[in-house]
Amino acid sequence: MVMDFSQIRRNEHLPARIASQIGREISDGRIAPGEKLPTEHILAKTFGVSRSVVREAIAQLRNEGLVETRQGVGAFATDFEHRQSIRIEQGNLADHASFQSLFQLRLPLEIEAAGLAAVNHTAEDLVKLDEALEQMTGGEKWTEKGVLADLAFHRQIAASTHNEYFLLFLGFIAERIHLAINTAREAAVLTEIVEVTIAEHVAIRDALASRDPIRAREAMRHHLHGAASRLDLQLKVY
Amino acid sequence: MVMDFSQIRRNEHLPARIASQIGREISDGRIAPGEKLPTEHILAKTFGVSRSVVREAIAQLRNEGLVETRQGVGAFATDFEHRQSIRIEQGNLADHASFQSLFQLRLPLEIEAAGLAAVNHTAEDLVKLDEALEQMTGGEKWTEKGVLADLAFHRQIAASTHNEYFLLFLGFIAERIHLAINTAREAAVLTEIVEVTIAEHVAIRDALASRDPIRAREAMRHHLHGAASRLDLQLKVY
DNA sequence: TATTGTACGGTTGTCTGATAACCTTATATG
DNA sequence: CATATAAGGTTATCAGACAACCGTACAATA
Repeated sequence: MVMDFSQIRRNEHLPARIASQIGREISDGRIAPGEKLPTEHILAKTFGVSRSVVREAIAQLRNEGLVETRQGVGAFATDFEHRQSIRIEQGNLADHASFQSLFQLRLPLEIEAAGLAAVNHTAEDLVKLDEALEQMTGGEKWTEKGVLADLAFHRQIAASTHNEYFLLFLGFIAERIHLAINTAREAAVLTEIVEVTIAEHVAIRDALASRDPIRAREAMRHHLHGAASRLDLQLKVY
Repeated sequence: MVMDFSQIRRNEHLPARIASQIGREISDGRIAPGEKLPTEHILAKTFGVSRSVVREAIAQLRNEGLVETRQGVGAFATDFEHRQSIRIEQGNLADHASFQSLFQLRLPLEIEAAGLAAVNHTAEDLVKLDEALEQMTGGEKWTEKGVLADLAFHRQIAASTHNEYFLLFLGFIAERIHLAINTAREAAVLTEIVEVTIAEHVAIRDALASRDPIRAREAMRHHLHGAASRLDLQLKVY
């Protein structure tokens, strides 16, 4: 029996495919920055799709900051310096060096966040922090739920800074890191040293509660360096 | 004659506005994660625009990872675990508090970057750094070109860490900040104290060149706090 | 009863064609 | 020469249609 997979594989979002194709033209420099793209009509003809699809593709590129469109003029390739959003492909973090780099970035942010949270947190913040801590210490020690509680703990610290951007960036970064860890199945390693981890979290919490930014920063630094060494990361430090 | 302002005002880029409006519904939790959005037809009716515009808006949200669409079923708000990107609406930074928050976030990143750059930079990095510095000190002191050189200087420091994420995040943040400053026309204030700023930059450069991370961090911290006070920001510090 | 097949309504995906808004360029006009 | 106007091209938006696909309800079958 012969199956025709080329027919079945026809799917996977037409505009996205065309967008990445045009995007590659730009990234590879075949369309120089500032240069005008072909008109929508021409692109539609070239790819053999309708103008709607081309428009959606271009809209996506514009959203990523790769092109700018001017009504009545055309679409132009921009250079990649001013894009409107940050994006991390999950695949990138499979690489150990890349993962380590992201962790290195997280370090100063978490430390600073701990310091700010120590100063800015409210009573409600502390309650939520304790709830997350509760879930970590509770019965089933390091299940999926425990990992989520760990995430929630750090997220709550970011929220306790009352700085929207710390929450936005740290939430994003921590999420990527935890996801990368999970897919790498390194969580197994963590099971054994869970007591240590919890103790470090408690130390952070206590420093926060006593509104001591210096101690909070130090506790967070200690925790992250511990976590890093457990993950076999070699972070620069001085 | 009655005008319906609840409908979208249509002076510029309709889909982007609708996207951010729907996006806010999701971010603020009025549409719960996993919940289904109204159909495109209904959304089109609600906003008083055509389905094409709604589709482009949803495409944008999907690109940002806030919604997922399934053909024949509908569009769903994703739980923010798989949000693939960070985005900052430029309008948000018009608010002084928000601008200050972003600057506060930038602080620890720049400082850490300075420390890492002091350790990791290569000879070429230093050359590029000096080129940026050259453009700042050159003839026309604080024109648009000078501002760009300032940006390039900080960008080069981020690059000198040889950590892709520092470059990605700091480049992004610094860009937003400089844009916000420019649109607020606060650049005029900077004109007078340009000598101070340049001196601070030189101090950073020298610390970097001598591969002294502690001094580099301190120089960067001093510079940013100086810049902050010039911008009338009140940053938390301890 | 339990499983499978099928028809149906609803939703997103794509196509087509038209009109509006806008920009650039060329031409006419004084 | 400078300015106004017309023309043509391009993107933005609109409207309506059909295709592809999904979930469900219900009938058919074993």
